[in-house]
Amino acid sequence: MKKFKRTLVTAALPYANGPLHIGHIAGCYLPADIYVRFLRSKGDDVIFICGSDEHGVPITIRAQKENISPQQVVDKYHQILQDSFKGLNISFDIYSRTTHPIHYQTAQDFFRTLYNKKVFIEKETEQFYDHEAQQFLADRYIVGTCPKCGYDKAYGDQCEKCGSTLSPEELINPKSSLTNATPIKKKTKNWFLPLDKLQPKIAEYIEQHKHWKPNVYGQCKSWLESTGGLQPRAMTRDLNWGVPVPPEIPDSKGKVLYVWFDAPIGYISATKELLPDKWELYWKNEDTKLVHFIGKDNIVFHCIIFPAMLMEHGDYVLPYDVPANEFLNLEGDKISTSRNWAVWVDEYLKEFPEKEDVLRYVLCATAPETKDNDFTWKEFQTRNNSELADVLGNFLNRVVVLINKFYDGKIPHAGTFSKQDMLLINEIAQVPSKIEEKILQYKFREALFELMQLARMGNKYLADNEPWKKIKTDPDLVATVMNLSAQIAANLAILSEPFMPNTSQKIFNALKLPIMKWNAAGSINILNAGHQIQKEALILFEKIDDSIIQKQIDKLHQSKSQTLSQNIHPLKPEINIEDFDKCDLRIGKVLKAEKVPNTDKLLKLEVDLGFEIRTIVSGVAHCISPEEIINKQVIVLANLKPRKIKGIESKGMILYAENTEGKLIPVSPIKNINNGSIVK
RNA sequence: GGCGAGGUAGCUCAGAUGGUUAGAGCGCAGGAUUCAUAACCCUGAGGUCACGGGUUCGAUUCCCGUCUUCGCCA
Repeated sequence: MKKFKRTLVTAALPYANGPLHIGHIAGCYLPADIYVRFLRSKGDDVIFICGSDEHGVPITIRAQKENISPQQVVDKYHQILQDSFKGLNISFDIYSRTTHPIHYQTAQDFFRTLYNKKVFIEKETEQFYDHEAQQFLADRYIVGTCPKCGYDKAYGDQCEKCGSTLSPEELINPKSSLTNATPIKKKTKNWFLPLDKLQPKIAEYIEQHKHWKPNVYGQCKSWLESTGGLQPRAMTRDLNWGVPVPPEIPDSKGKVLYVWFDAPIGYISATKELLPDKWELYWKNEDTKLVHFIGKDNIVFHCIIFPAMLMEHGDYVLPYDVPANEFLNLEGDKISTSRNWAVWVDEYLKEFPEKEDVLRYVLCATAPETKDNDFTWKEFQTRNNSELADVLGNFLNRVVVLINKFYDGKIPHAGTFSKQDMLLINEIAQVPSKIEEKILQYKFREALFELMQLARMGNKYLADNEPWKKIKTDPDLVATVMNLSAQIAANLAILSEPFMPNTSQKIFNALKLPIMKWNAAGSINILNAGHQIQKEALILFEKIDDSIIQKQIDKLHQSKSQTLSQNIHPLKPEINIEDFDKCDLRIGKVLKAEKVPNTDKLLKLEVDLGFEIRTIVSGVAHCISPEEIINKQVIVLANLKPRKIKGIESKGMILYAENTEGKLIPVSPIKNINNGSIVK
């Protein structure tokens, strides 16, 4: 493996349109922080870079919704994000933001260089344009009816009801969400990164990094080998929020850099801001190990697009490692901002003061390192009570209390070591390198486990030697036992720092030791005989009561149901009976039902309307099985204009009621009635 | 539909370039103990390693297929 002289660690720039939740922390920021704290403790040359990602369409949409400017949106969330990181002791060397002037300049320079090197291809495409607002519309700004499930508030990129990925062209009756005008197509020029042409270079780069985690390497292969390979990707957008395309470039007016072009450059800008004179050493010198900590949703940008940008620029080192984590779920369900199904860091910090390390511990121990994982409040409680309090906290308290009881708080002299002592000493010596090895492999949960093993060792050592019994019969043995136990405590102070910095500090304080670095660990000569430690008992972790956990679980469910009730659809505008009369609703009986091959959601139904048998396609296969609907009477909108769906002509529409989770249930008459009966 | 990553004890996860009894923590049961935050320590029960085929003297580990969870792409 290559020897590096310095390490540049970045953590994904969080998007400044919402607060931080535990998934962000477990996936990215905590592992990065542990890694960096460890390297610092080792005395390595390392810097840790992060900042808010403040551009892109979702921020403009939030601004529009809240009727404030995009700048006000990002100012608000930048502050919340920064406070949350600080509260959890995530030790960035700098936490910057992409609206910083240095970033504008850096990102523009980067673009300029690629432009001058003729890396980009210019392409004219047709984009939707809102004439009233006089601006191009991002896909998100176009709202219409989903062609797959009929939901009338689907976005141009995605339908949030049925989850299908859409393009604006597919929407039925598309409208601009800015002015409600019908958007028209208009030609516009943008600059594309020709990933197709660069594919061989990128593939070669990926091949040199087979050491990446299986999920990361596999994901890259998935992109490279997907049908057609990599496609050119637009690096600019027609938008008024973002870093402007350098103005001297022809036709650049009204165009900004694509948010995923500018965001990773944010790592560079922030480094510049931190080290105006030295930043190039970290970014342009081959001896730098560049490590990006991210969540799995960002893999393609950090492993393919950003490296491609850096390669084409030519001056920069490429990412050496990209340890991406999977996703953290919460109480068995996906974390979701819109459904308010999350544990928010700012709220946690308020509700659990002084317990930053408990959250750090639990999130590290349950981090989704190899697959999606579940966070539950019950587990949070168990980890706190039976690991932190019972194993680690209890051991340290035993040591402090016993040394005070027997020796008035002064470390006793160690006598001759028994065979068992020698085994213990040997094990202590190995712990730092065990943890180190795991951290360097990004196996943080195993590293943390090794740390806890040391505390377990200490508890066992005390139980085996029973100093409270032998103090009267064998004081020499007890002196040795207590000396070694205290040395274990000192080791715990050093080795816990990357994971739980506050706890580490508290242990150092209790032992009245100055802060020590990693290389001092593994030794049994940290505390000298006669050294005075604190007199008071040491309670590092309080137990967390069932009622507190229950309160959190209740709060979670409550806020979810509140969010759901907020989502009650407002009534549509009033209509006349004549409007309703236009709809010809009939009773029909489902004779046949089968899934449409190669689709997830479509059911092909044959419905007897009394006067004829119709084929109707419904997007409900994810909600109801063919067996459940067959032989049931349903209500059919019989005079709807026929439409071809997946090549099948669908004549009419079956009525479904939708529950809060978006599940569709067919509406049925409460008594059997003749097929073809009119519903009015 | 294509591709990728998972599916191992009640729960959360390790692991095996194929080889005697598959591991840990938590939880559970029993025991011991009292220095300690009703904690610690010891012992134990619990697994057809998703399912079906194949290769092999031998597969949970390799190959093929199926089911299933998550993600990416179309």
